Amino acid sequence: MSFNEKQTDILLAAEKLFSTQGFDSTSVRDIATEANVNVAMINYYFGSKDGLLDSFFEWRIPDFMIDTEELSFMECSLEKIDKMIEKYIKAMNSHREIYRFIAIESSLKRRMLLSEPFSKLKIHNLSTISTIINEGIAKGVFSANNNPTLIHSMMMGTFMNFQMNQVFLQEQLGIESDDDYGIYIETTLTHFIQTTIKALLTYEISM
Amino acid sequence: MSFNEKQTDILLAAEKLFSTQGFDSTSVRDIATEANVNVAMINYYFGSKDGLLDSFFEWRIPDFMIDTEELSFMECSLEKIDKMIEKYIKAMNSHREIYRFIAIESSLKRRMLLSEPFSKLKIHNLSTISTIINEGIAKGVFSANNNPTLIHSMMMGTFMNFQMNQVFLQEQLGIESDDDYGIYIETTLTHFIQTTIKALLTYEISM
DNA sequence: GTTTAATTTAAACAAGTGTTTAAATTTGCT
DNA sequence: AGCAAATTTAAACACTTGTTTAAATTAAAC
Repeated sequence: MSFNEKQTDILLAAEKLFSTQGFDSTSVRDIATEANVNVAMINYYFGSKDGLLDSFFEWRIPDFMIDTEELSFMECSLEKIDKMIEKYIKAMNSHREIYRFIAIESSLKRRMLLSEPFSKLKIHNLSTISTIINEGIAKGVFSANNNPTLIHSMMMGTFMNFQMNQVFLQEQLGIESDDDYGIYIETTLTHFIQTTIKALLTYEISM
Repeated sequence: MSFNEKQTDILLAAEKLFSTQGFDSTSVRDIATEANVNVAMINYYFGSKDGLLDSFFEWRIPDFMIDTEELSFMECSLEKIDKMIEKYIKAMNSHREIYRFIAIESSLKRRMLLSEPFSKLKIHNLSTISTIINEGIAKGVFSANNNPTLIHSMMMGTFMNFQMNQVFLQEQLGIESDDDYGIYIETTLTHFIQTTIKALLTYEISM
């Protein structure tokens, strides 16, 4: 599904407001004003406010799909783990606020139907890391008894925690600007997650 | 601050609705109906809907404070880490839905003022783990170059990820009921986090 | 028992919500 | 150019929102 220019204007406006205020406290009039269009255009193009959210998910979620192309050529090793994690964090960090918004909205029971594309994304990304880890275990490169689902949860959770507690963590870590925070995520935090997972995969008495 | 019986009725009703629907999409009339009180009582006792949220934070957040009493008598060791993590997860898992709600609401920029008590909680809990880890590093029990803030983020994030993706993870892990999910968190997930942190603290080339 | 204060109620308030309508305008096509 | 379809508009719709009001009821104090 593709969107025309006016639809994209609306989606961009919605993105800005959704990610800072959440879905419920953003009105269609707010979105219309931000996008410089008439209120009725939102219903004209997306049917309803919920339809807009639906389209928003469709529109943005592909950005968070991990590209497995490059990884498929690599031999199974700790370096491959490093590379994969780097790709993961980069993909999610490129649209930080939006990822947080999607994760929050799809966690509310009321919006379970809308979270289906998000579920698809999670399955895809989980299978990417699972394949690599299971292959490494099979080849004896990584220690057994490692649960890929738990490792994946740990990685995603650590990243998400940085999204949801930005104000708190910026202060704790002495980071001045939002840009620096993004850089911190792509360097120090990425390295931390890499270290953690490698520590687990080489930890003998693991689990 | 303490609350009378009627106020507690309202808070319990709000808790139920907030945690499943979020703050914005829960109306004061919904809460009043659920609590079997007149709508005006909410404004009478809490001033406003925002005031209710404020009181809700005050009311529930103390439950998530880690009790450091027992830990203070323990010698610094990996066992102490295990014990601390167990206490952490137990405290948060005892009111899972509510912790998720608090974390989500205070992550929205609009509600930063209201999240101050939550910030206090995070500082308290972070300092608990920081103290133990730093002590261990100083004594040479744990490997240096470990950042307590990052380890704390990892632990909290992993737990939160389990709250926010319950539907997805229940399916992935083949867990049938909500109760079993809670049990999984207090056993397998707790053990995983313990293992991960111990792996990090004993990982030589760490960071 | 009377009076004062606290509680509870139903009704109304004004503002905001998502959505629809029907007319106006623009666009694309022959 | 003329016609039909698509787009855009302002206005209205019906409904919900949080909050307030003023009267009614209950509780507490003397």
